[in-house]
Amino acid sequence: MMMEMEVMHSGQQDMELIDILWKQDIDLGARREVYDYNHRQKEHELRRQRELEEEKRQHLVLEQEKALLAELELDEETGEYIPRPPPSAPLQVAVAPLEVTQNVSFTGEDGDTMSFDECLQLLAETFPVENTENTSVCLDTTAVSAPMMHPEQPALPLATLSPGPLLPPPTPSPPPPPPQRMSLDLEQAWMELLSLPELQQCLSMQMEDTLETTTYPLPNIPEEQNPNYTFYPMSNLTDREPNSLNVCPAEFMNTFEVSVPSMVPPDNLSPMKAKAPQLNDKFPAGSFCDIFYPNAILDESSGQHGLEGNESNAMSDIPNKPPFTPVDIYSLSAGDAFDRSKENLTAELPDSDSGISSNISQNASSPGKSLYGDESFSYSDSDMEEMDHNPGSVESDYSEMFLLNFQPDDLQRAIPLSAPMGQPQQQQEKKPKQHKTDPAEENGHNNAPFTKDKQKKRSEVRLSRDGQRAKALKIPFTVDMIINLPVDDFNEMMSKHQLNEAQLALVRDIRRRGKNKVAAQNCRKRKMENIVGLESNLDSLKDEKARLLEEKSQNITNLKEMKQQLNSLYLEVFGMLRDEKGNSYSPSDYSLQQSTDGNVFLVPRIKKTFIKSEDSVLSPL
DNA sequence: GTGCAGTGTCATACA
DNA sequence: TCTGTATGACACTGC
Repeated sequence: MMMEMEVMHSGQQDMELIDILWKQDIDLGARREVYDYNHRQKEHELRRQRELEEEKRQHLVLEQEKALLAELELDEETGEYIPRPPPSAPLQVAVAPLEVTQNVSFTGEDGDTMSFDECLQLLAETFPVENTENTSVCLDTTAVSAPMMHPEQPALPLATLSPGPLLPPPTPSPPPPPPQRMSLDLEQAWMELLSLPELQQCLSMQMEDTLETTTYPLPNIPEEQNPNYTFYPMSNLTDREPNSLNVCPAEFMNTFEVSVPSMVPPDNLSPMKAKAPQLNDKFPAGSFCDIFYPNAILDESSGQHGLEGNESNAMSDIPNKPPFTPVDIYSLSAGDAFDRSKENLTAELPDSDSGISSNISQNASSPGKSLYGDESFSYSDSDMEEMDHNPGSVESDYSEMFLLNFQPDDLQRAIPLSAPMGQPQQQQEKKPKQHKTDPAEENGHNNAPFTKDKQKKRSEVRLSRDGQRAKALKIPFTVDMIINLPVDDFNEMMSKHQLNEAQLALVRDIRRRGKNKVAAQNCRKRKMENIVGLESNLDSLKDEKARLLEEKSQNITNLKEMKQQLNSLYLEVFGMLRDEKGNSYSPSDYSLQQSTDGNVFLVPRIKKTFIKSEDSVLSPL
């Protein structure tokens, strides 16, 4: 009893202390619950519960990932993991992430939020294991479907989505289950959806862009309604918030990035990228386009994606900060500092004004062509110049190039949606080299920011050409490092990375060019300094000459004056001389001469030679 | 359209 | 032999 009393007493004291502390802290915004043990305990329990759920989720994700890997097979030629084609389905569904990174809450018809376990249960019930491969593609598509919904597309009354975070949360979450009501009528709705002209249009556009580097045929939409893929209509597509689908690629990429970090060798990623169209087969093209070409769509719709209200807000970050980028995709290979999209991009894109090496690119038969051609790294001068003339294409330091399938003229191609595939691309790719108009302006980007920074961007583009080349070839060094590192450090750095021939050549060229550029700058600087120095010397010499000339004239004047004085003195002295008879000497017969000892003699002019020889005869004056 | 200055690059020589 | 430097020459670009 005493103990209990003491405990109660101490508990009461604690509460009083808590009250006091709370009163002190209330000004700081602390709530009383902070000091409530029961409250804290409840919070702790909730936290533990959430952690347990999270663990379950992660466990499930791992299992799904294993299942995914089991569905993949290694292409021995490319080293790439590719999904095993379904025996009967001609259309291969791209491997999609089983891992869902969207933290989305799902609401049922009654508005009640479904728990994750419920969602998982629904998922298991709706999609048997054998469908995992197909269904997984869009499992998470609901996550962002709402924000990505096209305004013109009718909203289908399916499961509503809570405006969850658009960007994947740090922790992966299991794929949101399809709505419970998914059924045949949903498939029908999906069919109707796919038949929408806007959707087909966007699908065509997306395919056009996506297939630039591949030869995938434009999917025939009706054919896409393959009953084998019972899943894709599923997702909430029906609810016409298909954008969910848009997320699919993102999740697809993220999943690979996170869960299969080293599964795909860096050099074999382009096939991965090429799977986008297949994914697209399963996704509403419009939203897919939106997510992949947010900028393009924005341009197309004059800056308005068409999202309105919360959706638009929710997606506001997407264009600037898409939940996925090719960087994500291509960061599969650890240590790759540069993305693969750039590689693919530049493989058919411009670069390298010199074919990278001066000695290999000066003519058509230069080894540079073969050197890079084998690796799709062949760049021509004109290509590089085109890139130079396309500041918009390289602005923001590749940030936009990291977008999947980004092409310098993406914006341009985004406009002619109805243009036949392939045609515009080729025409635009063969833009004349002298084409100097800013592509941004061509595409209606006459906004002030574009024109304002045009010069700056051009200079930046020009300055960072080697940097672009380096990124294009995925050289994991900065240009500064390549150029400025001492030889030993440079060699050490090079030895730490396995670079192919093209990369080595480019690195050497970058280093050579960079050093030569600095040398040329120094040379010109010295030349200018020499010129300035010589000009300065010339000026000083001119001054000296003038001074000397003045001094000379002064000396001449003085000399003349002295001569005159001397002559006067001579005559004066000579006129004072008298012979023995008192007669003056004739200046024509005599002259005065001074000997070395300072004595002056009167020398007869006629006897001059004699006098010189008979010096003793002379008598000093 | 032309000329000029600035700059990058290449080729070459040299240290 | 390799690497860096210096420099003339050329091409390109912007003014």
